[in-house]
Amino acid sequence: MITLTEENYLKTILVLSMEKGYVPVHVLSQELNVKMPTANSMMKRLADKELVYFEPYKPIRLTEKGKTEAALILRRHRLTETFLFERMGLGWEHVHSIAEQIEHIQSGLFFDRMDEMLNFPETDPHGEPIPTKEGVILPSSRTRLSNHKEGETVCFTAVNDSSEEFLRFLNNKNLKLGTAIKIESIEPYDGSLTVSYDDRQEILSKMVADKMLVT
Amino acid sequence: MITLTEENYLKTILVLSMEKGYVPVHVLSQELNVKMPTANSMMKRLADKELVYFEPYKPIRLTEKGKTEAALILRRHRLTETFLFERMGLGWEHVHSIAEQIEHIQSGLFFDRMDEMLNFPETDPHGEPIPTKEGVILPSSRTRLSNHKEGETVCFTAVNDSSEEFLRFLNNKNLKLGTAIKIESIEPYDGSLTVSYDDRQEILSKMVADKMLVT
DNA sequence: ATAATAGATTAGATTAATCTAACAATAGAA
DNA sequence: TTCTATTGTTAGATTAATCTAATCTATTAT
Repeated sequence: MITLTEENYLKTILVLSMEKGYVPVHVLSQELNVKMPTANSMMKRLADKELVYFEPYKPIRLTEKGKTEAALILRRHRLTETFLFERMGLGWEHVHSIAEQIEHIQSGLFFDRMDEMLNFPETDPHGEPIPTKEGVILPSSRTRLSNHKEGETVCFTAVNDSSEEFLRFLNNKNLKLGTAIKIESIEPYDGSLTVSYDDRQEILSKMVADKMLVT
Repeated sequence: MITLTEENYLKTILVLSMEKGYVPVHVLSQELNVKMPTANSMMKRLADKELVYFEPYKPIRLTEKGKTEAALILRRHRLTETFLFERMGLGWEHVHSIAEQIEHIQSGLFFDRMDEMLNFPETDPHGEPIPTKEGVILPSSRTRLSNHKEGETVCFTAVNDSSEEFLRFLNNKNLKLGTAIKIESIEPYDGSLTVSYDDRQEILSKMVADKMLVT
């Protein structure tokens, strides 16, 4: 049996290790708002349960079993966020903290029904992939806008930052998911991009281009 | 701060004390599937927090504060049950255990939205009253069918037992909420009733008539 | 190369929620 | 009224999840 708290650790490790494949203890503890010894002793527990690999003074890695468990929690989280947003009309700014709680509900039926009502979505409204029922996270084949070259045309499909401010910024520029964006030029000094879309031209800072995911 | 477990105790005390106004420790512990000493020490905690009145060897009573808190938990429970049933199409047999978990979600917004989507219902689909946002339980003015006399005509508005078997039984007899029932006669020996409704006549045992609430 | 700093671990304490075993009180029956 | 069975309480232990204080390891800068 995995406790609610253990679930939170697993999900956080998964999200934090998406890039590098592992997480140092202090990063995990910071993210979860607990002190390092707390995270440390929890890692021993999760290692006993064969959910993580953990050796003294080395960073944390999920085992296959741990990865699957974590993906299923992430699935419930994103499914719930999508449901709260699309079927209950709650604002994005509220959706996350409620989903953090609902993701721990023990009921396959409940989440299956959500899935059904949402027509088995593959991504959440932010474009983040929803892991499958088997606990597999399909690679979203998305890259950062800032990773592309001059002359390329890409499709804006997701964001990296769900803060209200950022979403408002995108709204102001009329940058919607699905918009085709052409990179006209890149400023070598600060990495800012001149882009065109919908018959308009804008300059986006590197900070912004880092947060925009495209295909 | 009231913990999740404390919430479960409060809600259970409220439900169990609906009739008599108080609950003995052993009844509470049985209902919650914990041993008596566990319930006992929890009562000390709740008494410290001024949520219950509790003196050694005397039964438990809720304080006003405790009653309000408990009613708000019951509100969330019944609102959730109604939502799962009416808006998500889940069966009654599944709805209770999921609502037991969701009732503890910390988010006024979430429950307000449910309330709104359900058009501010006053009772759940079983006819049980949903306490108000202020934590007031409006008396439902319902009585047991078995408390009525020969010749009376009453409206069947709620049940006392949500078991699948009982609901199936009612279904078989075509006894739906809202049905007008006339009591033709009462058998003095075993208390069974001869009733008529929808142009048919049936005999209901006392056991059944105890579980049917009417106005 | 060594000292300073950042990061990780150990030891020991705390609180919530539970248990078992042993003891105490109350109420109903003889 | 006294005994016995039911109900309630105390004491002490356990597990999960957290903390602080002290210590250890590793990396980085001089």
